[in-house]
Amino acid sequence: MVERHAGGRLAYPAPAGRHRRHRQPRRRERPHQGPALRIHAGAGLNGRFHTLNVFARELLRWYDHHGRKDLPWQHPRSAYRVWLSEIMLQQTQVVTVMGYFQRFVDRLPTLRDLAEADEDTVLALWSGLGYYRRARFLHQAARLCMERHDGDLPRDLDALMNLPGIGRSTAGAILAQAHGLRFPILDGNVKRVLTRYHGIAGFPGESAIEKKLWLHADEHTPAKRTADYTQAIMDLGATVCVRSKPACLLCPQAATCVAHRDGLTAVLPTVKPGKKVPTRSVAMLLVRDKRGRVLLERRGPQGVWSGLWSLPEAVDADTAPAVAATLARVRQADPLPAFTHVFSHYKLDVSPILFDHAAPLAAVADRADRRWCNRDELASLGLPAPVRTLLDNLPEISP
DNA sequence: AATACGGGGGT
DNA sequence: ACCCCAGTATT
Repeated sequence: MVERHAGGRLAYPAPAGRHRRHRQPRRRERPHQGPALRIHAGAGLNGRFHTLNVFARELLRWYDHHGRKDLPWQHPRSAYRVWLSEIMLQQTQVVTVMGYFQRFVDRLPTLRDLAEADEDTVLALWSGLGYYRRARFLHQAARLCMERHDGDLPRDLDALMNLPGIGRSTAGAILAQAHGLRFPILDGNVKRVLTRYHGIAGFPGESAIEKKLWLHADEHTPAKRTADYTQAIMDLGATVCVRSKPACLLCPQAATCVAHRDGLTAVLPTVKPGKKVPTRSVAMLLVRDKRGRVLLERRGPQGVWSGLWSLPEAVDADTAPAVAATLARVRQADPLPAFTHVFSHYKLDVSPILFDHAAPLAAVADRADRRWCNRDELASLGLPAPVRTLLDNLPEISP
């Protein structure tokens, strides 16, 4: 069960690898982490004492056994290659990206090469990956780096985010993966891991929730091995903490995960709220005669339930008696329990009203789109499901 | 076939 | 805080 999109980063399981003996990705000299580290050190103990929080420690231990350390953009690792991979991975699975990535860097090995290439070349290299707008952003950003940053990607969060196609998460990934700087990321995988781990309900796309998640993401991000940690949490989300049926038995965080403890993995993260569908209301008229027959109307060719047999309607309960009076001689109006029917594009609040002991009007019954129906006849008619339910549950004729 | 969705940009 | 993008994976 592989996540879609970025979630599919780890499209296949980590190599079972005993003798894969990857050297730990040899990160280059960790750059001098002046300001960036200091800014973030306040969030936790990480910066100050060089200790790993429990979350990071367990995750890194897991990563050492199960994480991927041989992705093409990890060797050699450069800001340009990490950036390119992050952009490609935003929309495509790892397996697919690998081929494109290699072809891309073979043809355009440096940021300068990218900047100097024409757009057609870039798009040709991107061809097949989809989301071509991102290729254009990539290209534009490379040119901006030539202008603004001496031909390098900046090492500054804001400067990165000011480049097209780079948001906060991608900027964090670049700083963390390429430079080992302590910046958090928060992509779909990480959101899923953190909402479960902390038991955070609410749609993660909502700003208040997202804010919380960024705080957690930051608090877990260690100052040591930040690059590995970043890769690890994405891998965990992609291979273990997957959307449906997560492999909690294999999860290094299971012992402290709130969702696992409380059995909430199926409901976290909270699904995107359906866009608020408009609500309409209608009164449905159950006009019933002494013999228990109910007056039905065939609905018109337009709109919902077109062509089905249904009940006469009024805009609301107040106008229902007047409408009923045009259909039959009615004596009493008894409201029945209202209910809501949900369509794909709107909700319908239905107020059924029973007009018992109605006497048919000759002129009304005599039409092709109206008929008095007894119970047996209902079975053979096409009725909207809620209307059928309503008719099936009708009370007996009142005395 | 319909549906849901990431991460970013624009308003 | 809202929509839009333009693809893919899932149902």
